[in-house]
Amino acid sequence: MPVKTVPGRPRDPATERRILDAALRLLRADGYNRMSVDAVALEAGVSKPTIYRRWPSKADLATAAIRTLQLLEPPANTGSTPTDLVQILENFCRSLLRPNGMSLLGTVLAEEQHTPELIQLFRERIVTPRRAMLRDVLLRAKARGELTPQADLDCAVNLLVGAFYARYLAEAKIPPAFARHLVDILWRGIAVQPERKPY
Amino acid sequence: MPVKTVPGRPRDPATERRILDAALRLLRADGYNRMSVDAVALEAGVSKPTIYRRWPSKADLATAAIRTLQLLEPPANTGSTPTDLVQILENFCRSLLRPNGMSLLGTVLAEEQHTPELIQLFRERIVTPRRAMLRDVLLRAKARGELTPQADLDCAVNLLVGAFYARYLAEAKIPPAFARHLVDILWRGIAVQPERKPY
Amino acid sequence: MPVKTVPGRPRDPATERRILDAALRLLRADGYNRMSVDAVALEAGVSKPTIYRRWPSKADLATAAIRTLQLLEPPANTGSTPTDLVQILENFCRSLLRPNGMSLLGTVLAEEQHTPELIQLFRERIVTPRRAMLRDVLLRAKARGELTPQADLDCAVNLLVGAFYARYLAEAKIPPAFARHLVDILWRGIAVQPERKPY
Amino acid sequence: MPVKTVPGRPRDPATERRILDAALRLLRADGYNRMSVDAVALEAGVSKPTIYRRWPSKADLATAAIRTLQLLEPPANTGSTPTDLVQILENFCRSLLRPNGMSLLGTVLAEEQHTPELIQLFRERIVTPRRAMLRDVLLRAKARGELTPQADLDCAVNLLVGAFYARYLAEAKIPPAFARHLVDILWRGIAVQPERKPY
DNA sequence: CATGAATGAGCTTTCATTCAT
DNA sequence: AATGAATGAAAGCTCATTCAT
Repeated sequence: MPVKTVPGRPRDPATERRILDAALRLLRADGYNRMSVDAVALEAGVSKPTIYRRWPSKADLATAAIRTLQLLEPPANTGSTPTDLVQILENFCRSLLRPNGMSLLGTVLAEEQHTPELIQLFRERIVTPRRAMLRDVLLRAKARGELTPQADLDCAVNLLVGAFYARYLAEAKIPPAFARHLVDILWRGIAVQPERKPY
Repeated sequence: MPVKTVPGRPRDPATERRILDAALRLLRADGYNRMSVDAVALEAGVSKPTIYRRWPSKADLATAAIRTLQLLEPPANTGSTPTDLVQILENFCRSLLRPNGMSLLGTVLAEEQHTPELIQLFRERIVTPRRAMLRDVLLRAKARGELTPQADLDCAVNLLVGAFYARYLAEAKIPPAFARHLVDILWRGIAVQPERKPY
Repeated sequence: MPVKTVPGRPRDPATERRILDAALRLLRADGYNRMSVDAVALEAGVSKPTIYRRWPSKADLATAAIRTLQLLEPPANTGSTPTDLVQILENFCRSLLRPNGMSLLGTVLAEEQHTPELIQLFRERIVTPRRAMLRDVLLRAKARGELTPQADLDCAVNLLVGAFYARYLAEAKIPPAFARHLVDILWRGIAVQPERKPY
Repeated sequence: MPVKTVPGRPRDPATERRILDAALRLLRADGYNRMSVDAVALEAGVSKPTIYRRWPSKADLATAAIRTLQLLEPPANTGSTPTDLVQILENFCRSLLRPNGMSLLGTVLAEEQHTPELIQLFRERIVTPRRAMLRDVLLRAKARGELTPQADLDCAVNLLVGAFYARYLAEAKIPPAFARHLVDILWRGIAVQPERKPY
């Protein structure tokens, strides 16, 4: 009884990866609209039909490329809430300061009307996981009684993450201790105050 | 010939306005790349060379369109610092929630590599003025001794403004009392605390 | 090894039929150029190389599909020449008025320069047999002395068959008694006249 | 008061002609589907946008090309009905025997489902005018009392015109006296018979 | 033998820009 | 100054055909 194999020529497993990598790079470098399937094919070293066989349109290709994104950083857990927050935010900061760090975000926003799948996936793969990490840290803090009862965790997350966007938009560079300064202010705003304990 | 005049047919100043309005609208609706000079000409009711006579390229046209942007809201000054902040932020929020409110921001970010003038002008015309308004409120507060000495005003501005970006990215809608919640947290973080005075 | 067999897996004869049926349907529906081998493969439930293994090119596939065509109607023989003619022509008419009834004819004409095999086979399988049926009826009539000596049978066939093409081209619909009217006129033109016998 | 001129660069009037001529030639030579806008542009010596400025799609271009078709032959009127008919039919025959004489007809038939404008215009420009010429001759004959009362003129036209299609389909060549033979038969079929007068 | 994968060449259409009046 | 016409270069997508299993 021979081993059952799939019929037909098998796909080169590296091809898929190369196409998506190329698409993602060009998406970052050029934005969705400037990214051409031709350029992706050239950079991936395949022909265009090889791409269209896998994804039926350029939008699907871009979507698939964004779907491969994922946060790799493990959640921080040092015991100190502010330190955990700073650590997560500094990872975030590093990703923003990479070349084209903000351009993918720009593209998904700019294409929101024309290609809404992009921002949906960007949310799902990048935005939400990072927010969840921050939120988890804050939830642990709350469980330990470190936060004032009325502290709004979701607002806190928005303040922390958003400050980087705001700063980037204002200046395109971010000073080294930025994350720490943010957390300093925020922590005074949400933590139980009497024992204004330094961390 | 007493009066000095330029020879030839004079330019219609209303034309310029119409072109830039059309360009700005399309820039918001479609993004830089999808915006076509043809479409701008059509919407402005002029021909393409009329545009190219004024701005030598599509990038210059887009740049000029963004240059016309300006914040119209008068700075708040109610006497209460938190109230002033909330007022400015709610204006900001309204502009974000207009149709295509975020898409221009997305476009300038996405085009940062290819057309860096766009983000420069966007900063100059929109981002910086709004930050200045917030900063002024905080400076007044500081002068009145409301803030802790170590409060970093720039960080505070980033926290406030950025929170809206972060929230929009996460959900594309912003709850009504959002600005107030943000200011609540921030104010605890930067104001002199002993007399935790309600505002 | 007494029984002589071909080595290897034998071809499924039903496959051949399915491919040709699909090809013929698409040829009629879309014309030669719009018919894609992909679509044929899909509709036949086979892969493209399965097709290319049997016919070396798209032209050969189309040719083979047309080769399968054949007239199925039995020749008429009622004893009355005009009735026989009308019967054959009404069969013809029905085939023309089927969906895409004329499109295959159009395709073979349109492709005459590029793929001349098509029209050759169409002649051989469809045109000639039907003409032969009409011709046979007329030959029998001649043998019975019904026709004038100088009557040109080939011309008569052209007149009868062609009238349908002309009518279709002019209007795309054919009135019910059309065949009878044609035969009426023709019969007066070729039959021995003195005893203008009604049929 | 200066003479009012149209603004803008005027179109080269020869361009339109050249494009349509090229389109028509390629339509005949290759059929609608094989005809590429690229090839038309090349043959006409213009760029593709020059074509697309005038006709918004390939179908519109082909339609316009067919719309330029017209019968140039003046209607015959020799006094003898059969001679008039023969004359018109021999003109028709000449047009069929030109290179690609039948291919345009084939194309409009083949495209009937996908591009129905083509056959509509072909009818309007070519088919109908020729039929009208034949019909006029027969109407004059009827007015002179040459035809039997019950003669169906439309059927007669179909018989005459169609015979050429049928013949071409059967053999792709047409003998010299074909038209005369057809008229011979038809005339016996529709003319008043007693004085079987030779013409 | 039959399959799914791959390809080079082509398709229609659009765009930013320049020309000629 | 302003127009409509023209263009070279690309874009997204499809096709007939061949390859590798």
